[in-house]
Amino acid sequence: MRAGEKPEISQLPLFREMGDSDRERIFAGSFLQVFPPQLTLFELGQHADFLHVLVDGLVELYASSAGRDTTMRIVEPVSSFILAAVVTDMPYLMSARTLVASRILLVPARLVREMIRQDVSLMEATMRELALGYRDLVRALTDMKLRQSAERLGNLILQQELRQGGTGKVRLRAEKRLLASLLGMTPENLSRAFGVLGQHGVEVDGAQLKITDRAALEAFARPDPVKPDEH
Amino acid sequence: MRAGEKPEISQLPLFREMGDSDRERIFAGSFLQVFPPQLTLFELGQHADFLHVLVDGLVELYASSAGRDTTMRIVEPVSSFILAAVVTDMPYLMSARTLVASRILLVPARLVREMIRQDVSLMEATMRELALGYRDLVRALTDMKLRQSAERLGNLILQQELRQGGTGKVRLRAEKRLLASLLGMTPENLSRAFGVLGQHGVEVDGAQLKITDRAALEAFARPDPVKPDEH
DNA sequence: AGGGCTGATTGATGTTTATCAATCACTGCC
DNA sequence: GGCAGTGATTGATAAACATCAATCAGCCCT
Repeated sequence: MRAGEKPEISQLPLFREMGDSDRERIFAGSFLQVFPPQLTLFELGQHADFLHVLVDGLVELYASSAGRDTTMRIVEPVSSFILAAVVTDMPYLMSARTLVASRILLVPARLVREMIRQDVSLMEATMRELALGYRDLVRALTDMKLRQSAERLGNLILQQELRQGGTGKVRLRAEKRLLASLLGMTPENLSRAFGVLGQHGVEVDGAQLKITDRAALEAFARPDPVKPDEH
Repeated sequence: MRAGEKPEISQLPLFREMGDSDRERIFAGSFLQVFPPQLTLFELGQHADFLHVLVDGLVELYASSAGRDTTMRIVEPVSSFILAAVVTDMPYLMSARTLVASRILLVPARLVREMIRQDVSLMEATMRELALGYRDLVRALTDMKLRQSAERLGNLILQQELRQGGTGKVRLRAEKRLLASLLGMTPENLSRAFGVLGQHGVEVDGAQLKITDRAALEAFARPDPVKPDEH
């Protein structure tokens, strides 16, 4: 592991509060691997052998069933993923692939479970991480059930704008086809949804968006009264 | 609290492994309340003051946004709900109402958090409960994103049949309008979905269903390769 | 037994979304 | 610069789903 990244991983909410020596044991038992773009890291149904921590790059979690597939989450560095499968020692419910070249810390699932039992702070952080993830999914599910596609896009834009500093400008990091899949629609419909939002306070120029009329956008997208949790 | 129900609550995965005296402290600080049917227990956006344990009756968790609303989960006894909001000390993301007269144990959220910090077994059980809940939601979200309505119904029938003993017969406990909302469709479309399944191995007689051709039903509904977790 | 309620079903129609096909815009490459 | 390749967009059509309206079946009344 390089000098620069250990502190960054150590600052993750998941590992931040635990004992230093326990954290060292986790690092010592893990592998930092480099993966090329478009590589499948694991597939749905496999047994969960590693907790993954994306150190650098970009990863897509997706699920497939009945031929179709859909992206469940876009993982940005630095963050861990598929904690729930590791904790429960059960098969993955999602597949993962790199979108770009990525460096990933692989922590053996057995080691994670062992250290959780040993270090209460780690257990508490795990519990909290799972609770926050649970709430994210509740939001995602209600979004999918209650809003139609252009409204979902509007809400995503509002959230991104907040996360990107509240300047009224939003830059889309992911390809639009990926964004479409995340929002549960086709790329064609995403295009049209952007068109719709053009009449509700959003200006689109490629991957660069501008909110020109927040009130109009909010009236259209009706964001949740409860704002997304801070992780 | 009556004599008969304490053991039942104590057998909940959440409380089963913890220390007896800690469990007693939780019970001592909680209230067992009786609620009439159709009563709203709490609403989305409120601060989470209590962990709820449904002892007897039936409760609906639902979310609403933009005028519309949708049921997120039907809670059957004996089980706890709304654990994630309690753990994170954040506002509810769902509302809850009784469907029938219900008895519910209300455990003050502060007390839950305090006892979690004190009793590692309780923390571990909480962690596990959240991880399993997380996985349930992943399944629900992929189901919603990847399958169309009749397929979702088919899968629900297959799951229910398993849970009800694998005899090929399924009895629907909830009203169909509620089932429709849980599946993210209108009651009208649920009716039509039953009609569709009639040609794929399902026989419908009111709330009593029979799977007459499991292979056909599975071919149509394409159940997940990973079976629902045991809780 | 008759009337009124509630939930389920059925049919007709409209909206939303997906699919199919074509074109456009951009990038990298030789 | 020209040209393939990829992703985004646009238009036409079809499928899935919602909505609206009407009817039906069961149930509780008194």
